[in-house]
Amino acid sequence: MDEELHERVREVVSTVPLGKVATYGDIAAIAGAPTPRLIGRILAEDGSDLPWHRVLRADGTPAPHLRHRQLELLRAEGVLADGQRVNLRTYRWRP
DNA sequence: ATCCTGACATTAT
DNA sequence: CATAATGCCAGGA
Repeated sequence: MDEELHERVREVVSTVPLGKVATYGDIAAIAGAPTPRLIGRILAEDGSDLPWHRVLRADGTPAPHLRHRQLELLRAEGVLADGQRVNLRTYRWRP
């Protein structure tokens, strides 16, 4: 496996500022991941101490099994979700 | 090695 | 708006 990438991804995710969000695609592009799928995999394995809730899918909706919790965490940071979707035009993080 | 699965993205129906 | 089809990569059975 690729520890280098693993670590870069964690760093990028920890860089996302409070109150803002990023997409898996963004993280993948910045960290240099070959595909966004790996981001989710990495966070699932090791994201407990990272702001993983600030990472959403390209359309602003979180993965089904996390939907409730994630939107709750985001709401606590001031990121308001329109139903199950977050308005990326407003909250998307741009480095 | 093959097949299936998944915290994905894009494009086309 | 909702599905489906592809492309993508790593792990597990």
